[in-house]
Amino acid sequence: MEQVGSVAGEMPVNNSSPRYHQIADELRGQIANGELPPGSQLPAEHDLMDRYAVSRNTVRLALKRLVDEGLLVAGQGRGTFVRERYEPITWDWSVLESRSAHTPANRGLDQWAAAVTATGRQPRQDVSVSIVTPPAKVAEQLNMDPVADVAVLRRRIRSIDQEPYQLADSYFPVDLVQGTPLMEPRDVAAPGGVLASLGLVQVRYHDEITVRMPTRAEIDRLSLPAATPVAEHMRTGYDENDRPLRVMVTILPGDRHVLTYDVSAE
Amino acid sequence: MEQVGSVAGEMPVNNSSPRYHQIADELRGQIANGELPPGSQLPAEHDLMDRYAVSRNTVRLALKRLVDEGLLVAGQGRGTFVRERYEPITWDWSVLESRSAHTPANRGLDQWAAAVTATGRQPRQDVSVSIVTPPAKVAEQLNMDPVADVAVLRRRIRSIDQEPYQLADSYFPVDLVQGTPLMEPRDVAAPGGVLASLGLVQVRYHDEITVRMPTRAEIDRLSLPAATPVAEHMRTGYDENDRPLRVMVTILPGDRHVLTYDVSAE
DNA sequence: AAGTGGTCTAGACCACTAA
DNA sequence: TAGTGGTCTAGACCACTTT
Repeated sequence: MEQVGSVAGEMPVNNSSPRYHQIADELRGQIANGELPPGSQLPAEHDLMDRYAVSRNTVRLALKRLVDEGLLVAGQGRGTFVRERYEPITWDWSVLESRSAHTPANRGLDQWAAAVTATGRQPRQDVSVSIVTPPAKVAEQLNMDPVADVAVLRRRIRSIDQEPYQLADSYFPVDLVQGTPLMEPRDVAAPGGVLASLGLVQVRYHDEITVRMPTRAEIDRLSLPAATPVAEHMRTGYDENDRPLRVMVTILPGDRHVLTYDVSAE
Repeated sequence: MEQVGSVAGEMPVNNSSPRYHQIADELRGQIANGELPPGSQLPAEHDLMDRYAVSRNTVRLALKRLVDEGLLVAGQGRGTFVRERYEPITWDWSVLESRSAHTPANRGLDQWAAAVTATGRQPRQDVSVSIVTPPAKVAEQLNMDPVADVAVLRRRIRSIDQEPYQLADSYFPVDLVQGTPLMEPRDVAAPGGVLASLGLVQVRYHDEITVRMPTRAEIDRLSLPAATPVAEHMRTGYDENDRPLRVMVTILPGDRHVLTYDVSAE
């Protein structure tokens, strides 16, 4: 088990960047200049070993680097491919649900589904409902006791054209939604929002946005490629008496979303 | 070079997750439950090899996984440490500069410096001014010709207690700020904002937020640890005639910022 | 069955940091 | 100078996908 650098005596290695950086740089260049277009397959690792005269491990380090930069995706048994770019969807968060457009075409769709449909793509939501002790941050927003109180959790995976796009978890105080359609694990919608149709009108939102790396669970649920950060958007909705009605936590992968807000002097 | 799984005959490995996933899971758990608090040093890779009875490569795969999740930082010759978390500063983007509080204590401070000072910490801004061809997205917001037109760029590195915190680049149409204090490479402030003091009042903002991994240049300027995503916040300010006055691009590292917005039915 | 990437071993030398 | 992580080799078996 000899180190090739000293055996081959080719170069002192000193002063230059590591070999797998160089290989990654070269491949990155080929991706950038279109020599390796999105969707194309790279040579097998075995071939790259020959081409660069390095061990398989070094090839894998180089590829891992590009996977981490979000440029490649690798699949066991399939091969390594240049990553295809998502078309990001732009989402305007400064629109109140109660004021969003409700054309006939939007009937039966919530705000998100309507926005996606408008781009000619196919939205889909998988919903599950449960009663949980909410996370501390959510309990605080809802003025709940973080230990004793429970909330209704509507958990959604939102997909576009069969590809998972975002996670949206809504928490409601139990007494507000008990026995309503919101307790049913299916896609529900109503003009102005389902809450509004129950007489619970949100007149004000408070939003908090944080940026972080996804958790393992989020990576799995959203099939996220490596090196994809997420925005965590937490929106609390209040009625006209400043009573919190709902907290919605949305997980938005950075590679497929743009958030916008419009702010004006009232 | 034998594969230990078959030699030791311990287990068929089948059906279970890979060893380095398991090791990463265990370490992640110790970080989560406080057994490995932020800032603490992990055992050396050599020690982890002994503890888990695996090769160094497998240990490194496990550690790399946690580095990629932003939980660990490793330094050559120093060791591997549980990452310290910054105290995030909360920044309310739904306040118009022209309406922000201007108490006597805030005199001479801009909105950002005032917010930092309020938390008892020491803000600092390093400013440079130049005339540049703006990026395409900025030119579009300013209704400029993306090739021919130039803009004044005020580039700031904002630091708190000597630690770089964010980058804020403001672009102005040249004719608006020619010969004003905004052309001077120093920290300037005025009640209601410097633009307002020039008779240029922003009555409306349009914000676009994207989430991504930082570029190499941003990593260097902000001394970002690995696996730190950033929010890129682009704000365009308009006057009462819907004329764009300014585009400000802020780069906010995810580990030290929370963004908030308040949205209401006017 | 062939080919691909995924996991893992056992060892070596290098580069950096701190005592 | 001792100890740490960073780079690299040479080889093996496993799991998955495609033909």
